[in-house]
Amino acid sequence: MTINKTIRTRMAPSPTGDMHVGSMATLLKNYAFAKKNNGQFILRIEDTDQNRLIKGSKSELKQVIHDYGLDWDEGPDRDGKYGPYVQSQRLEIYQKKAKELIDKDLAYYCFCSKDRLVKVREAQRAEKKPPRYDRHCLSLSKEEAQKKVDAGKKYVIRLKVPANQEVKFTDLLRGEIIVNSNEIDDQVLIKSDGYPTYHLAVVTDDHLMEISHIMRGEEWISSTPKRILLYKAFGWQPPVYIHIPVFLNPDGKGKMSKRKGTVSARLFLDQGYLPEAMLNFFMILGWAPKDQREILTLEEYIKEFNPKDISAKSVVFDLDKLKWMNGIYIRNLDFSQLKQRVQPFLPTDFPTEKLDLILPLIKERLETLDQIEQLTEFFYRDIELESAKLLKKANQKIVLDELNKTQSALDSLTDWSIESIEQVIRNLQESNDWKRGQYFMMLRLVITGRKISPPLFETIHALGQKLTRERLAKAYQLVA
RNA sequence: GGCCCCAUCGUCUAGUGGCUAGGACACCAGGUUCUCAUCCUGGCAACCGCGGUUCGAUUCCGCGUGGGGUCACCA
Repeated sequence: MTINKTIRTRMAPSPTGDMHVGSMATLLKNYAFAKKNNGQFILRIEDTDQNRLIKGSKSELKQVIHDYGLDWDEGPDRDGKYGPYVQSQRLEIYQKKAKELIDKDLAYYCFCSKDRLVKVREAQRAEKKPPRYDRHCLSLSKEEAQKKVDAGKKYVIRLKVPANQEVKFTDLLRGEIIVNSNEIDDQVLIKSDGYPTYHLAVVTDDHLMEISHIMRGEEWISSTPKRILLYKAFGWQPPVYIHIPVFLNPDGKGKMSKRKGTVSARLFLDQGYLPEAMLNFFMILGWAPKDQREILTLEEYIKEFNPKDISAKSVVFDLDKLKWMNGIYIRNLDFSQLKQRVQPFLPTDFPTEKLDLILPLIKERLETLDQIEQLTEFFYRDIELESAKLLKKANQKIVLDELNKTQSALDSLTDWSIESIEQVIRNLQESNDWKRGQYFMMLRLVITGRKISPPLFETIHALGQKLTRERLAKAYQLVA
């Protein structure tokens, strides 16, 4: 039996700050699965917590998804039949649904103050009992409760969780998960400000928007039984659940957290990671294609990805591997692409007219685009030299001779090409019988101020005749 | 702590009731080379433990251990 139900997946971020890389990775999976099945991927904004809203966060959320090269079929700016796609614009729906549950006696009004709830929980904790709502307001009769509501008393609506029942659901990666309803708190559905809580809003929207598969972080597993209870209360069919393992900190300890490094999807881009590399990295964390490839395009991924094959194990976010992968993507860019990508990372004093000369020299040395400044600054900023370093492998007389002869040879060069520069320097080295390692390294230090640099002749060429002359002269003075 | 989830090299993974347990990152060594990087060669390195089931378990089951998640009028 096959039911050809349309595959509809969704991502439902809340506009409370930067999008987490874990969310972006989850989004990718939802996106890919929908695309693979010619279904729809929906973006829904979950802005039900008015206290935590951050201004501008909603548009940034949309922007960062686009910056990663992804998109949605329905959602803000992409109208479908199921809108609106912003929860704050759907409040009446949730109100109505909550009311339905009250009428069916599956939910109840609660008038307890936050202070009281805190005290109850404290007492429970002191007794080493699990903290849970003590159902104080459940004892109110319907009439009493309604009277208070009519009198304008502040209230929340809570789900009446049945006692001692098995609540079951199936997770595609883990099989059946069973929790006793005694473990579940009488969940708040409508807050005292009239907004729904996450649980009510999500269940309602996922149902109304006909979401078929929910792929989301594993940290939600323990809240799924609450959802199942809600689905039951409404008489709705739950979707397929696929809980995706969380990312662990690079040190392997705990869920990836801000305290231990970058977690913002935006920040990784700002640090010079390419979105394609990020996506590719997300793909192979916890999943592998049938063959042994690790470099995959989005198209290939969409073709081959199957949620069933995701590993159920939490994975360490291995920055070393991400850097390696980013390096590959940078090296695979053609020159004009690289030139474009690198623009935002060029320091203000970078000589743009020399970009074509300099960029090829560092392309295969870049792991992240933001390294460009560090790798190129000697081309356009003054360098520090110490005579001791220049004299490390030869005495003063030899070094002065080397500097002197190199300077005049390069000065008289009319054809400033890599080939000519190489010829001049190699000739000098051979005819004077200088030690090649010493001579080249000394020149490298004089030209770049460091022991590590791109190839010498290309570097001299890119630096230009004038600056080369200045640096040689300066070194001569320093040593003399 | 209660509840839930997970377990192959340090990390990400492939894989099978019988294999020299494969690949990638990292690391180490060598080659190329004016240094570094790239590139090429090679090396180190794993089935968490104990019980079952079985002729045979890394693979199936149980227990233990370890790791992770979660316990709000936040999502």
